[in-house]
Amino acid sequence: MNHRGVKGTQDIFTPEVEVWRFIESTASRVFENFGFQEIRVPIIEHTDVFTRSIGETTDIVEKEMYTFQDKGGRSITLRPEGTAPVVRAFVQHSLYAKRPINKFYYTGPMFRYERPQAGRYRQFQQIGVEAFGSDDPRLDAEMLLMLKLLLEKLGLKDLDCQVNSIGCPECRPGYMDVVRAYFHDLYGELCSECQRRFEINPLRIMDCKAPKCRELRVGAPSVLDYLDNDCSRHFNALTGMLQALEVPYTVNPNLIRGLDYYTRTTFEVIASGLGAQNAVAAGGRYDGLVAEFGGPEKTPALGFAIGVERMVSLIKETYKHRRRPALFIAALSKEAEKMALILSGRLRGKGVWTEISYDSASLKSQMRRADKLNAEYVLIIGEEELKRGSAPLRNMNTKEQVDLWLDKVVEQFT
RNA sequence: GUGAGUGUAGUUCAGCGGUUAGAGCACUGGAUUGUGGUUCCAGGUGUCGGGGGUUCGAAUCCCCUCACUCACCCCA
Repeated sequence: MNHRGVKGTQDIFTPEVEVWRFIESTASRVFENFGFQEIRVPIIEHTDVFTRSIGETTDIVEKEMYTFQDKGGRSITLRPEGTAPVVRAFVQHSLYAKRPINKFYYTGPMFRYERPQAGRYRQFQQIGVEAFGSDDPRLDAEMLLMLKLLLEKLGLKDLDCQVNSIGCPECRPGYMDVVRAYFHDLYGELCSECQRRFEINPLRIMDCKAPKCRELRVGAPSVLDYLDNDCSRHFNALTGMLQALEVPYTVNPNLIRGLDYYTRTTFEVIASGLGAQNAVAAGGRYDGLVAEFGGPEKTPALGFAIGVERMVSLIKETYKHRRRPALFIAALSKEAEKMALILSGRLRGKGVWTEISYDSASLKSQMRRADKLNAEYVLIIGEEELKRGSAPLRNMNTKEQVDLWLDKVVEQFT
């Protein structure tokens, strides 16, 4: 019986897992310097955690969720993104009551039933951050700075950070009317998807990729011109701070997020060389979401998520750092094999990466294995060595060989 | 959900109507006794993705199916 992994999932092996660990450890270090604390939330949630927050009519909710009924008849969903669960936990545990500002980061798998392609999987890993409790643009600026610093530390180049503001529930309806008015006479020329968007969420027409729709919106009004005073001041303050912090950005008024909960600031980091799925990180404000979950009315918040697989594919070519075994013990007789096992046990106990072979192969082939494993040293033990209590230790780089007392091996390597 | 491309050894691929289907890499062993990377020699494996059809003859042509990949859509 032949088994394959589920479509859109992947198995990750050793040189690559090191890249994953590098990304994860770098991220947590950077985030903690900004006062973010790790939070771990479940992979499954009640389905309405997502339907209510992400939006009933979004693609994610309409056709991409892994939803099932558990044995108690509850509708359960594998999380398609991280923000909703974190907000749920934030409200459920009344974290807003413990301190005025709460900042969290998390990492873990997300699930979306989509057709896989380059940079897109059905199970994919996100590293995300969420900050609650202030609508001050300093928080927005700080978060973009944090993202920029992380991307720098990861050695990523040729990135474009696009920012936009999509207003708030006060001013957005007005803009939506303006957009509807603009496209009213062009309705017939819009793609079928955008004709639907015209009714549901005309903002999405602004970031449709269909060439015809792109053309049609050339003269369309920009969101940025229809922000109310508060939103406009907020956005201008943010861009001013980004300049002061030397965070490079480009304003893209067509950057509309696909999740309904976003307000005001939205942003996306685009990388070249990733294929069609080129966003490595994206996020924005969601000032109304906490209230939506039953938290305090005024609990502004924002966050972003990084696509780890995409990040890995950007840096795995250049990532070098590889651990190597300190010692390979080659054994040439039954007694020597026993000695090798004992010595390797002691060394490993002291934290020294030691390798031995598990069959009685020729010295030549054991040397070959040591070389394959990239061991720094090889200790060669045979009958003679056991008798005299010392064995040749070969430095695999310099080929220098010295005799080492067998009872001194452990201290030699620690 | 839509479209395109690709499925041949562990892997990367060649073969594209005609005997027993090949190569590189990888793996294992050897090149005067117990010393790696280079070189040389030797060794094995394939339901040619699966099913059906055309043909004297199919890995090769046709149909169906499955899988993978890329793109659309959408997004991290």
